[in-house]
Amino acid sequence: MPELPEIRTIAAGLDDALAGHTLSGLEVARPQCLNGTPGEMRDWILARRVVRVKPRGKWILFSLDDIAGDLVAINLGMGAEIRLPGAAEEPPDHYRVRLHTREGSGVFIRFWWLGHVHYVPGDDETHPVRLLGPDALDEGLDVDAFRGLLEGRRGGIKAFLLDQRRIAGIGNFYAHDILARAGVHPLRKIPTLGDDEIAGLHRSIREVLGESLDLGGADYERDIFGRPGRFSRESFIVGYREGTPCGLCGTTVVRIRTGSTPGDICPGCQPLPEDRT
Amino acid sequence: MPELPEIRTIAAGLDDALAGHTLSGLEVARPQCLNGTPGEMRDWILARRVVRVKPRGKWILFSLDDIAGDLVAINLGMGAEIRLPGAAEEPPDHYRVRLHTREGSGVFIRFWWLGHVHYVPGDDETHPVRLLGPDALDEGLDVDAFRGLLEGRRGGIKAFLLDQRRIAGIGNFYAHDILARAGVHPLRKIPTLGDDEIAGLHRSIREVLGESLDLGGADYERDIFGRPGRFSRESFIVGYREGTPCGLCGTTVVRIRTGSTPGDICPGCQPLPEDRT
DNA sequence: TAATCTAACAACGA
DNA sequence: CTCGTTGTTAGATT
Repeated sequence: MPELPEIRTIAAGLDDALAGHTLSGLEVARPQCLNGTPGEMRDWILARRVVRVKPRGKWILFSLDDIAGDLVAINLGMGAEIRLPGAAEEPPDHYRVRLHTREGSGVFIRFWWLGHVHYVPGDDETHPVRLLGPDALDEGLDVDAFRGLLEGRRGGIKAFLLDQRRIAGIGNFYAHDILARAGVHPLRKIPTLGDDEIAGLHRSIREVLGESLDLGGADYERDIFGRPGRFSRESFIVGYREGTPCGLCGTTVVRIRTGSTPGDICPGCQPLPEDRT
Repeated sequence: MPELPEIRTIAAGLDDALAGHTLSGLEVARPQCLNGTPGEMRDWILARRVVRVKPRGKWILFSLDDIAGDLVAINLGMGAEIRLPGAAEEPPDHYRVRLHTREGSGVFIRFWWLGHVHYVPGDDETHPVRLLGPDALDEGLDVDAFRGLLEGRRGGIKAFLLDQRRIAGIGNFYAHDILARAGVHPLRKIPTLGDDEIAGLHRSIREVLGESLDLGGADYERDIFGRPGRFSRESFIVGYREGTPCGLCGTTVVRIRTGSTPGDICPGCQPLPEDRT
């Protein structure tokens, strides 16, 4: 479940290693994760130079030369290993997709569950990566811009935060504490949020994701060299603490269902004026 | 609530009267029913020739010359008067939209509730009239084509029949008896329908709409000269007969809610194996 | 632990 | 009786 901090860490590593390289090989042990046949994929992307590798929400984007906007877009789904072994190192065993460059690098990807390697032509305006909202840590996303994103929305705040078309990069793992630090219940309807709560959410997003990013991402994920992140869920105040005291007020954390995802909340810090717990 | 039979009757009358005419005037007492300002509308459509007037589902389409696919699209919403008074006749009083032609004809439209007069450029691929399914009485819509439309659909059959993007021209008024004649409960899920039931629905659509069309449409609607149709709801076997015996089997007709629309059914003819009445 | 896309459906607005 | 948008849920994805 790599989210923005992990994706940024991985993409930065890939950019360091691959920017300027030319793709020379693609091997696929699981064709369903592509959006074309392996043969089509090779026609589309091989012999092309990787201009840059950049993170975008939960996606890793390789920009290709020759045609503006052409991308290789990687989504790690609900968890994946993505490795770039050093020259002296043994390549991993059970890859699902392997990408080689003429310069001798190899990217090995093993999806745990539901991941994709897509080719996105520059003129494809409908691919999910074209519909992403602003990155949750985008420099330009100040509190006013964030308030603007919420404008006119009527649904629950957690569904909004997880909707990649609204704001990109937040998944369930970090959502718990983003909401808890702001003292906002996940089921609060957006129009009921006060300016202070909106500012609190904006600050929480930057704090929670920023702290993890500074530590190289969550400790259950690894960078492209296999090194784990140093952000531990121990630092959460409610996330994955069901049945234990809230890190802020001591009230016992409870797990509720919010839409399709489970969510841990502190009933003390995150009251729901409207109705249920 | 004009549906396919009434729309075909009206469109045929307008085509007889206006095909070849050139639009010369547009007056609007209710600008909200346009998809542009009255001034824009005039720029778009005046001085242009009406090539043909054709029915399409519940829409009346004026094809304009000069640019292929350019249309004036009229939707009568939940009921409207649309009149083309004879030369000697007094024009109606309370129009909402009035359209004149250089040749001296005038079309007067009074929307009762939620109707539209839209300009649809030929390159607009997203306007509702571009997304319509095949006309319910389309010559080419044989039983195999109809079965093809149902393929892959999982929802209730009535929601399908009323969805203009699937099949165009059926509204709630005729839907009751289309379902009843085929002995199909409105909430039946499409994948549970047998081949015989699909064939029955196909036949019912043609019978019910065809009978009304042959009679000039429903008797509560009028043609462009103000003459009422001759199709009476008295001939329905279940539609608008709540509390009275089904015209086929004598079981008392009941009104149920099916999704967002009310629907009369015969519990005898239209059992629902799955669950509720 | 965790993601995204589609279809169907309800609620609301116009 | 209309049509459209939004939000919500359920199902599927290999």
